[in-house]
Amino acid sequence: MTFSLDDLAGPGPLPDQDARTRVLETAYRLFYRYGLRATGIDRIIAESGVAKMSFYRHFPSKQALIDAYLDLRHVRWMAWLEGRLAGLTSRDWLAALPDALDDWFGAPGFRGCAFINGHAEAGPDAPAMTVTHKRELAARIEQQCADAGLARPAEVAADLLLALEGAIVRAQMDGADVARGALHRLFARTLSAAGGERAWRSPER
Amino acid sequence: MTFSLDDLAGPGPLPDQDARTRVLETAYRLFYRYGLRATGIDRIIAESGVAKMSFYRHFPSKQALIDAYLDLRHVRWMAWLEGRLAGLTSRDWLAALPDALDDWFGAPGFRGCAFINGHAEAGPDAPAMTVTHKRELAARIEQQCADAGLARPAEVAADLLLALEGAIVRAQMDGADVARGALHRLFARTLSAAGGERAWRSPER
DNA sequence: ATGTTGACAGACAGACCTGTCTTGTTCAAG
DNA sequence: CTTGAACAAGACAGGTCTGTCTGTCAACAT
Repeated sequence: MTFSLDDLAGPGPLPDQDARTRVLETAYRLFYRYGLRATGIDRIIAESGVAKMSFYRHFPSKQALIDAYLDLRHVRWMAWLEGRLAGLTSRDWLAALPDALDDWFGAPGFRGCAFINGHAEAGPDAPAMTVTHKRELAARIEQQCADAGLARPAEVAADLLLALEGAIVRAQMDGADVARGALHRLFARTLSAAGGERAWRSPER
Repeated sequence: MTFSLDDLAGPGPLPDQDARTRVLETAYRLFYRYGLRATGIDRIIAESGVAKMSFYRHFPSKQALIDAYLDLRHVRWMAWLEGRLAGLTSRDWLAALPDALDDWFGAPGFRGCAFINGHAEAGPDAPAMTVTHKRELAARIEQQCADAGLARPAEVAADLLLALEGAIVRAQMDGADVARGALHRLFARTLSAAGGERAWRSPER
């Protein structure tokens, strides 16, 4: 199962889902848009049309809801990325990563990375998922580097991830346009340095 | 006037400064460490040993204090950077940027970029200084690229800034070590591609 | 000597926060 | 039909938030 950018943004009007789903989807939308601390339980309850006790039956605390939100965000984001790059060889997968990110940056409602933002807000005692998400993404990129036969796949993956994070922050603060070119150039340069003989070309799009 | 990393962290125990200074320095420390929303006015007032009315005489609202904090942070951070790289030629200045950042990442109490964090917390209506800071830093880097005679200084500066932002976020979330190598490699690769004939060597340190 | 200014201390209002509890309704399984 | 689970609506408690207000005191200028 894959996700489109719309799925990543979360469903719009909530149909006749059970209370837990409505709460989680509402939190998904509000937490990402307004931040964790700025979004109160009361608002989530009101907008999801759920009783307060129904909320506390499914989530023992706000922190538990935040954890569930980050888990869901991680699953959807990774699924979106895999779907966006499905069917590509590992070399093309890596080369197309900047294009996928561009799509995300330009999507309506884009407000940066939920895990970077959450970590920035919560500080050192941030939910573990903020760091876990980045580790899993790094592992995925490293795997593709190894599959592509690149030398020092761990180093290449670290370089690509760092560029990727920088692009997310730049796009969030200054707009998608300023991030696009720099991200593409850094990727091309890194892959070219790591790829050895064969040149990297931009697939599709 | 320049600032050391200690100055960047703010003064420790507050001497016999006037009320406004004590409030601002306390806010400087607490806002950076715990975030803007997590830091209440009451705590700032208590820790700065100031009456509430004295606070509101100098700052009409919490938002005004946040703005003043970001202004001060911008001035100190830029002054720290200039002091850290003072006396270098523009080529060496650019090549030494990753080393300066490393020093910052390893400093006690490092918790990422106050402007990235502030923007992540405040969302679209974030204080203008969060974006202004990045623009001024980009302009400074671009100027050094131009002085160094690099082709397409704006593009090179955008690439370096993106790598720099990525390194800040990586260091904040996963530790200074994971950011160090990748930042150095991306800088070396970018400067080498832009520098043309002459090779880039790491100055000093 | 007297008025002014700045600051400290703390009460207070009104809003919002998380989390608990009560009451009544719907619906489905036994 | 009864029983119990899930749910809606909302009062409530206890805390915290920003911002206002009243007093009191010391330094200082006139």
